[in-house]
Amino acid sequence: MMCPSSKVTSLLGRPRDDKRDEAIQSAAIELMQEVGYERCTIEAIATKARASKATIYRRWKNKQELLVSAVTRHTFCSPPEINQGNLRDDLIEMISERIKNLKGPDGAVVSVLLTAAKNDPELGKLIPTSIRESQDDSVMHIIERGIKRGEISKNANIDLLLEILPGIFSYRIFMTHQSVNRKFIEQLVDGILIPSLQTQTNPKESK
Amino acid sequence: MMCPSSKVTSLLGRPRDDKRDEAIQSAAIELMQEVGYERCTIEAIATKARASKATIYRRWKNKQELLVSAVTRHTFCSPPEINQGNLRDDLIEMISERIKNLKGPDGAVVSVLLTAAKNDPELGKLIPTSIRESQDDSVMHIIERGIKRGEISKNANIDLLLEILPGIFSYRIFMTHQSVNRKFIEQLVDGILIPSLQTQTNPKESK
DNA sequence: GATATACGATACGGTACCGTTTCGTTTCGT
DNA sequence: ACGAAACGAAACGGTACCGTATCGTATATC
Repeated sequence: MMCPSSKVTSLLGRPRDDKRDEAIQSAAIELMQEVGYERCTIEAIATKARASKATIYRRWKNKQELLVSAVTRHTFCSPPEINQGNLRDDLIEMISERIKNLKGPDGAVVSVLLTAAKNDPELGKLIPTSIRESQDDSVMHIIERGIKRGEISKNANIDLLLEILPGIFSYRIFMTHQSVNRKFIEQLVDGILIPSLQTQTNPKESK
Repeated sequence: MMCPSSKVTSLLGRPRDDKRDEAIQSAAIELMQEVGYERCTIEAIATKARASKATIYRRWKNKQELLVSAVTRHTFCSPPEINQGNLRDDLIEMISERIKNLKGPDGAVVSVLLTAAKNDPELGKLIPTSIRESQDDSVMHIIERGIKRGEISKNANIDLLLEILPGIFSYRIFMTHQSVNRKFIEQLVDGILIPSLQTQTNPKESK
């Protein structure tokens, strides 16, 4: 249903070329990264993909559906298994992997799309929840192992940490355009994450 | 120079009405909040302000200059003095104040403008640095008092904390649209900020 | 080889917005 | 009262993009 070529194709005539789908979606992704959502127009996509607008509209209803399908297709990244044996290194590797995705061709467009959806409710409805949440599970595995090892305090507010992490990264990458390098990640883990996971003060009762 | 009415006005004829400036800028601000930067058009601003486009173009060169001037004008908020006597309450009040600004009519547009500047370099050049940085000083006062009271560890990475804070808030407000209420702020202060400010592990050396 | 459909190119009408200009009116200083 | 400039309203040409339609051509199946 999400695949544009899943059409009740007649057996007669020239069949659709699946490679056109790919070329068009790739062009769309690249354009979104280059110029953002608003300036990523159908006509520019067509030109970049060396495709006709007719070809595009034969496959997608409009710009929103094209862009959502393009992002969805390019976001099939199952997070790798992480287990370094201790909490700190697990956290650093997990964050490094996530940042790699966020800075790579895949992650940036997700952010662009979600930002655009802020001003386009109909676009927002099209974005599957799988894109919005994605890969919180891998973090939980790390946390669970940390708890077993006794590296994490029972008072730690893990949910809160999970909520604020994406904000820290996406703001730094997309708003201030500062680099999220190894040093920043280590400082974050050592200076913020570990202390808050090891806190002995019960957050809900602390005065 | 930033004030649109600072024109070498002839002494003859009907003088410009400064209240038009205000009405137009206010309409621009409201529109930016309602529909974002791209859809905040000159014509829509004119309609909302019950002004003629001629009046607008008599005062501003283009849309970018109008919106930057509007945001600049509406961002004269000197942060209040905060001193509750202890670090925790200082932090909570400081954050509450900042969120109030960010959620209020002033703060949101700053974010909208900075986001738009991402895809419009010429717009970016027009935005004064005063808007970008703004009010980091008030935080430093709180931190300094906390250090004097012994509430903050010498190992704490304060600069890092200052860097990530705006990301946490703006992401939550503008991307996920979750509420930043008292409970969230308290959890953040108790579960993240205080623990990381009190950490005894030297972040730079921790293994 | 006939046929049906996809393809790229391109033209089309429609809409939205830009920035300019014109118009008749209003409002001030002189 | 007069004149000059500002005002709102509205029309203008120009540009950009949308989504559709029409080409001639290419490429499958029958």
